[in-house]
Amino acid sequence: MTVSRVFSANKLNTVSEETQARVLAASEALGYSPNLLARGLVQNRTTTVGVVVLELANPFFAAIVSGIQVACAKRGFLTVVGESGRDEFAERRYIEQFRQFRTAGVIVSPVTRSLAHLIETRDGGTPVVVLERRWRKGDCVSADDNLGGQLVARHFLRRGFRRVGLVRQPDPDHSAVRSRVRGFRHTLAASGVRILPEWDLQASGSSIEQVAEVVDRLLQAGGGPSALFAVSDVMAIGIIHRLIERGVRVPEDIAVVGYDDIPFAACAQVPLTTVAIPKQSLGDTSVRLLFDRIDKSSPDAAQQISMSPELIIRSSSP
Amino acid sequence: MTVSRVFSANKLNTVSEETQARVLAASEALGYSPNLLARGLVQNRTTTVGVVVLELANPFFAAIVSGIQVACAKRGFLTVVGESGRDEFAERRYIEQFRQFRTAGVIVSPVTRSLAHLIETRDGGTPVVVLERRWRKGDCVSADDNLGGQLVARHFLRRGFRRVGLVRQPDPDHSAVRSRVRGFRHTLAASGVRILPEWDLQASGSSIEQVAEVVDRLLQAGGGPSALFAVSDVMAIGIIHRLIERGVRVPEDIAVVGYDDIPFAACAQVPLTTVAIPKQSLGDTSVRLLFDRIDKSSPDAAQQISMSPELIIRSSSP
DNA sequence: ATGAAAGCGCTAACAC
DNA sequence: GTGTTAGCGCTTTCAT
Repeated sequence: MTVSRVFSANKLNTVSEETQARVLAASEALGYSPNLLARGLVQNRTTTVGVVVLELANPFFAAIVSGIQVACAKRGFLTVVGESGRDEFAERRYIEQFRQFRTAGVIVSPVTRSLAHLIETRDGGTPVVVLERRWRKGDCVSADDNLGGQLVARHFLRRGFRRVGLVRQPDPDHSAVRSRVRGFRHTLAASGVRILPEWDLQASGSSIEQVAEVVDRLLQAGGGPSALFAVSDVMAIGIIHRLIERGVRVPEDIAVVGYDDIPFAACAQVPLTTVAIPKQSLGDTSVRLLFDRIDKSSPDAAQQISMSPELIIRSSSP
Repeated sequence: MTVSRVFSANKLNTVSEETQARVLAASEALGYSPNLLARGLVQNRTTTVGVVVLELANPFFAAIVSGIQVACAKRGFLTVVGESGRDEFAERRYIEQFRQFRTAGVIVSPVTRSLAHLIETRDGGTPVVVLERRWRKGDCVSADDNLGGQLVARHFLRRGFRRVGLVRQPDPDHSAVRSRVRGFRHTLAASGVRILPEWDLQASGSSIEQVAEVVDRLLQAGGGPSALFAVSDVMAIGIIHRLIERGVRVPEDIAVVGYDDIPFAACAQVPLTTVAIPKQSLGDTSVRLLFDRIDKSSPDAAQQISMSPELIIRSSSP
């Protein structure tokens, strides 16, 4: 019992200096350290946080997960990760498995529009923070994607581009992207610029090949737009690559703007104009919100945190 | 007890079809699922794997971690991650914390040359696989970095470059990089090409700014080399970026070769010649080795797996 | 300031 | 094929 008190260094733990020293000495000598599973079993909670993102290898999420991991480590918590690959059942499976391990909380960048399963999780007693999406019914941290889309649109308008195209991912339910597109489209429309249906392009994914296919489609249709907004840097970089391969000059023939400001945006074939979002802060802040719940179990009002994006102008759309 | 048998679906678990169905129905109705902490406590092992890498946000490690995570998920295991940030004490801390949680095994890309602490871990009963490093005394998975360095050197020689420079990271103990450099240097030397000390450059890190500083140093010294080998793509891409900013043409004035073949290498400002290493396979294979240990506790001989790198020639050094 | 008793939810080992 | 017993290592509660 005394040993337990020494190792759970919290609040009213009355152990004399001397015994404490003796316990620590003995632990050192014996190589003892507390069994966190046993502790977790009795407290019905572990010092771990579960994280589910769409793709771990995506530099955007990699940066966020890194931020989360570091913030958790600072509080002595371990980080368990799962990559949903945009499969909602995979996402559910990870969350369920986290619960079976009694992670203290869960941070999720959700696949589906509906967040009903997260409400269940939270009502089941596991704090939940949603990443990169607004969530009226709970804590969430996201960049203001609507504003981000607007920034791009205003940039195009300022430069006089009126023949504008859009390249999206196949995420009908990824509302972050929806917001970007909405802000973009709306601001253009307010100035009388409409995106022609044949310039409203949908890639089957964000890989170099999948994006190349979209570019080919556009060029075969005779090209047309003078400016292109790709909803992520990963796509924009692939697009520029293919355009140049096909002899189209960027930005002289077509300007391209991306989104995210991943580390390589500045070093792309043509340095990429993009919307920067504070990835590290997204990670940090999501952890902060989560621990607000974990530490005090008081049911405060849900916090919706929205971070400001920033347009970074580089050569791809000067 | 019967419930336990149903949920631990292994080997000789004799439960009649009918009871099994009844148990599952009841569990469904009650929302029951086994408490993995309790199971872990009694078995003294959980269905989790711990991973420590140098940097999570680095695309090279992001790809590997993604591979590991997917391979673990396939076997129903969760993945716990830690980012050491090249701090050996951080690495040790994560490994110790993993042990306290009884992860079934550990995959580490180690910071230090000495792997003594990993031997301790393994002798303490936790299987260990070392990533991106050879480890005579245990299981390891790495690319053949010496060969990779040779490939670059041979490429330079074939192209007639004899004024050759090298840009390294500040990893005195990162033996993967050491092997690359050794293979590179040795092959050049065999053809009478020596790297001048003033062209043997050391960046203080691999960020864009840190690499830019090295390029500036080189140019202020009057430039010189006709070809540059950077020990990672991340650095090579930053180097090319700065060279172009400074009005130096790549590859006309200086050819640049990187290492890793990260996804953006092909889309760099000048598409990057590099050495591809099979990142996904590194992740997969490390998990396979780990489970070889986890599944059969038979103390087989250690496996040293070395994967072949491949030179990918793009425009930066045609 | 320290200790004793009980129990967290599970599985190993052994009945039946 | 199913049930019983014991115990994994810790914390909670209550006693001293």
